Amino acid sequence: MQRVTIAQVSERAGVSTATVSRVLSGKGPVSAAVERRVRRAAEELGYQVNPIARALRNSRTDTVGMVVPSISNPFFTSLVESVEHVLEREGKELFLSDARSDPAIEARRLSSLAARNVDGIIVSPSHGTESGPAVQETADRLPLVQLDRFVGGTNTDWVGVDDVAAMRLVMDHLHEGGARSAAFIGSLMTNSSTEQRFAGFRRRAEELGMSVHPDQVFLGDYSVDWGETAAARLVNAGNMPDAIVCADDLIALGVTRACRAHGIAVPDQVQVTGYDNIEFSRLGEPALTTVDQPRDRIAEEAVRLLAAASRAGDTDRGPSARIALVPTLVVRDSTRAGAARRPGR
Amino acid sequence: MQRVTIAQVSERAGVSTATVSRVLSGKGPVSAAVERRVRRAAEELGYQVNPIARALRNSRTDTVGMVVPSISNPFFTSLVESVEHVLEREGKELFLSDARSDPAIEARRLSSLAARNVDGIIVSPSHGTESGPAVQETADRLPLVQLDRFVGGTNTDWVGVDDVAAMRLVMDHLHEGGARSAAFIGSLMTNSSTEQRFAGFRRRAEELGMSVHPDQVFLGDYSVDWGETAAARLVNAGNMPDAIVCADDLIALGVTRACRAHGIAVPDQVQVTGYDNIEFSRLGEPALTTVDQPRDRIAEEAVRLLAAASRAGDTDRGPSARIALVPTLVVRDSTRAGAARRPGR
DNA sequence: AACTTCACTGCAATCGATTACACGAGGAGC
DNA sequence: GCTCCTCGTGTAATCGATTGCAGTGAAGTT
Repeated sequence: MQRVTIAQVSERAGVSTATVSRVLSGKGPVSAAVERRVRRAAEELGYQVNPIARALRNSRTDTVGMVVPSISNPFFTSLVESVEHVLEREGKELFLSDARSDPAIEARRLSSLAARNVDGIIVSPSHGTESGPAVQETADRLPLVQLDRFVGGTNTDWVGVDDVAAMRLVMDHLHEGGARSAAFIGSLMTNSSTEQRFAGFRRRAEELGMSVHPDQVFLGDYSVDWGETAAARLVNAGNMPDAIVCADDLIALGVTRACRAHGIAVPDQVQVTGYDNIEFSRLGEPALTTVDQPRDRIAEEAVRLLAAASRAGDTDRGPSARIALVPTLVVRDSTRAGAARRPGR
Repeated sequence: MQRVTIAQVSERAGVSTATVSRVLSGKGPVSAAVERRVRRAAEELGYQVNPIARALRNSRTDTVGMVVPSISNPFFTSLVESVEHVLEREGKELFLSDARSDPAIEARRLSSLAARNVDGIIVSPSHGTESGPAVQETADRLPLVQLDRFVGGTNTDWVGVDDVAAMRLVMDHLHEGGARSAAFIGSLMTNSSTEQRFAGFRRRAEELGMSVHPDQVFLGDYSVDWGETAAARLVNAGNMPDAIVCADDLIALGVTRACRAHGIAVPDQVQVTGYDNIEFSRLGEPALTTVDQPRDRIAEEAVRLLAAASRAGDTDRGPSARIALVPTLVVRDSTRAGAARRPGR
């Protein structure tokens, strides 16, 4: 299949390629008669610009790259969806890469996206420190925004939620439900999400006078399996806290599952909370109380920042923006106040 | 940030750009001394080829496009993951698009990918008929493989599983567990998955002498909500079948959830089966008996077909390949034979 | 000594779109 | 009638890598 080039259109319309380009891009003065002829010819031939040739000439691709730690984590896929919707409105396309939670793969993805001349990159860094060099290096080359997670040692824009504030909501809610002691289950402290959430958890627990036993902080990874494992350990240790606070919904789903298996009633014997409000969080047994992140807003801000950075060019790398949006608490049945408030389901 | 071009490398090495290109691509004869100099220069400058310039010249991008109906459906995301892994081995990159189950969006995605000169496209069509024109048109332009689902009126390669055989496994298993009547919950008959699965269901039910009440076939969409809704209708109608066969796991999760809400015991009062073996299927209450699709194999075959089509070029569009892989039944606790076989979890 | 042959290497065209610059025609101003 | 704009259009350079063709010199042949 031979593609239609601008030269063929120009020939058919009896003008030069320059004129065709001017008509189609709307720049430059063109007489009405010629404009009509060109549009006609382009229409008839079914002409489509070749984005590759254009990109070579303009070094703009109308493409944004996105790198997430794991595409199988529903939170990230819904974030990707939100970003895609926003980009579509701008007429840009999304190049998605999965880093498989490995900073080395992540670095390769980033450099490959940069080489492909994407106009900007949105990345949720896999690792709290090791992702640093690659992210910074990429950010030096082109507009880059970090999403949700944040990696140390970098100086780029960031959009996410205020994890500490979120944890305050969670802890206040648990406290209100009668909890006076709590355990925390998160991932190893290799990313900002867990760090921030744990910090917020710890601080508010202290302020509320809730006890946190040092043995009841479990760090593994963001997965259902890890939630089950950690909860099982908690059960076997025999000293159940009043509440289990999880760093994400997958972990929380594992926890409630383990509780069910061990005959521990949620929320009567132990309250459980998640984080992210993924689709499946409401399907747990019981449905999870969790923290909702305003994903659409996050996506919107991220795209806005990218666009701003593109316009600014390399000239003024001002101080980077850090936008923390406000999360909300979604109360369901895995916490006591929730169960009391909404009897039934 | 100024990018390093082949001209800068050639200058530093004191040779022409042609020679640099030959060294770096490994084609053409080059003396050992020059080769060393060039490699050194490239190394020192941190040269990276510009994929865009290369693509313009070669019309190859080492990029594959993939279009799925919904990125939030875990089945498709894990399929995407599998495809990505396979492509990585080939040194190709994946361009992922979400069609949001809308043939119009899908058509735009396809044409945009084609315009971007991807080397091939893997698509799981959103709609059983309406996706046809766009898919066929794209397939006429470049190598294309349909995955999992198949759209009528097209003549392209396809890789998926034998849905009819899968349903035979499901029905035999249910029958063995004592089921003598069954309901079916799927999506509207707008894609091959549901069609094939329903056909297999119906045929085997007949062969086994299981009754299928016409009112107990529910078609909506692939979602948990629809599963809940349909199951609720079944309950309210008051005439519960021995088994509920679902066209995918999301629906089945909705069904088991509705059963729980209505106090109907699974599998004692009604057996339930899913399809796809998504991660969450084992987390249902009870864990779902489902059909596992060999995703890695599917991905592998798809990439292999694409590569073959690329090599063949436009010259010989032979008859298209249709590769149906063999699915397996994963027995868990939502069916009686399963519960009996594996007491406990 | 004259002629091939072959291994290297460079020149320049090419992919397709964009755009700075140049040019010609027509109109305004004096 | 002459200069000076302005408008509309074409010419050609450009983006960066690849590659067909041709040229050079050295080695091998007769």
